[in-house]
Amino acid sequence: MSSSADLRRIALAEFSRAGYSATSLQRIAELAGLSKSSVLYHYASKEALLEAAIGPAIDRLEGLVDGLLERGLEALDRRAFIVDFVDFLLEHRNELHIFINQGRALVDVPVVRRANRLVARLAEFFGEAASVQDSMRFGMALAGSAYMLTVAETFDEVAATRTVLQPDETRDALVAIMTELLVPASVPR
Amino acid sequence: MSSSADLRRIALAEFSRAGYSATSLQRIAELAGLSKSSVLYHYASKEALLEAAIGPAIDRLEGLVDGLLERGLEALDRRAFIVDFVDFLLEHRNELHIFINQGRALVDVPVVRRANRLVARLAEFFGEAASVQDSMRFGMALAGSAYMLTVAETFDEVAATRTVLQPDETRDALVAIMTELLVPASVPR
DNA sequence: ATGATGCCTGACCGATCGGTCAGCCCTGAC
DNA sequence: GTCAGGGCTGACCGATCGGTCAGGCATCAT
Repeated sequence: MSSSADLRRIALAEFSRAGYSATSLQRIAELAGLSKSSVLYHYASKEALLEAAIGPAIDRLEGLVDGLLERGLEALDRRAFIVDFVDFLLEHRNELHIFINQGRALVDVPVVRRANRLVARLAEFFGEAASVQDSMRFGMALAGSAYMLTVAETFDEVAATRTVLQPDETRDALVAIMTELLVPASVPR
Repeated sequence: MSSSADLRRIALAEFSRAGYSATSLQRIAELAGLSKSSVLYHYASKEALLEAAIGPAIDRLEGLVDGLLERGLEALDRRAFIVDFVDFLLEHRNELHIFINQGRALVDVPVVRRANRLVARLAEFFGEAASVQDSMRFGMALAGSAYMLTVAETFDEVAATRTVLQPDETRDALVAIMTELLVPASVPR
């Protein structure tokens, strides 16, 4: 029941859903059942709250990228990587959506710049051996996942007849699609 | 040199890049070399400016969707559709990025609700004959394209060594990737 | 009892937000 | 000449923004 952790979770969800600049500290405070002053007691500024909300996920992504670049593209077991990567995306979908789709608006926030650079390094990594098309494949897989894992929640409200995706079903579908995008046809699936 | 059209173009670019709520009328006015009052002379409100900026693209998308649903999935020449669709995405990348990635934040704007419903109809259309996986394929193709066509501009600044994509190269790559995502393997490519 | 500390609050600040309004300037019709 | 209307403007409005500050209220060690 830590207020600090509550605020971090609430801010993460709201920054992802409504956007960073469209989310006021007042609103976060109301959702947490606190006053705006309390929010600023736990976090020195709105930007500090953003850093706390998405920082851990970006740290984890950084470790993942460093591991990849150390070992190189040839040594990569692409299918094993995709399973791990999809689990990362599922767990940090809100953070992903923030730095992917608000990345341009938040370039002056250090943690977002760091995230952008990581994505660029990943895209280069997947594209280095072949054409830029492979970089695009990775970018589309990443941004497509971010969209499906967050915006899609709203979809079921819009398209009310649609069956709600089960978590496992989402995971399996994501693994299958990303395999098509990132594993060359020459590698057996 | 219509001020009205200038404002529409500038607003479209800024709403896409920085986000709707992060873009002030004051900023749009400065970029257009006008006063804020002039912006509100041409468009009754900020929301009206958004409608004018993305409305035409959504009208065109609506026509495209209506045509698809009339003819049905069986009669669809998927490869021809993809080429047309990619050209639509290329031309309206900023509008796309707005209603795809700010769609949740702007649900109370009528034109955005309309766009969301169109996307949901398209996803259902592609998923009806098979599993929800095909809906996800379409959603990822759409959102992935929106990302690569807009955010990717910033990428070349981040990853300065990367070769800038040529327009034709972008188009060809997008067609190739979307074909992989949306054309079943049973159909010859 | 007293003081220190952690958590929280309302009052308040200057800046900026979207939007209103009265009026200026120019051009073209009469 | 004058009137109408389109394009544009600065002054101004209430509301909300992120952020500061002094202080209230528990809990706990001394």
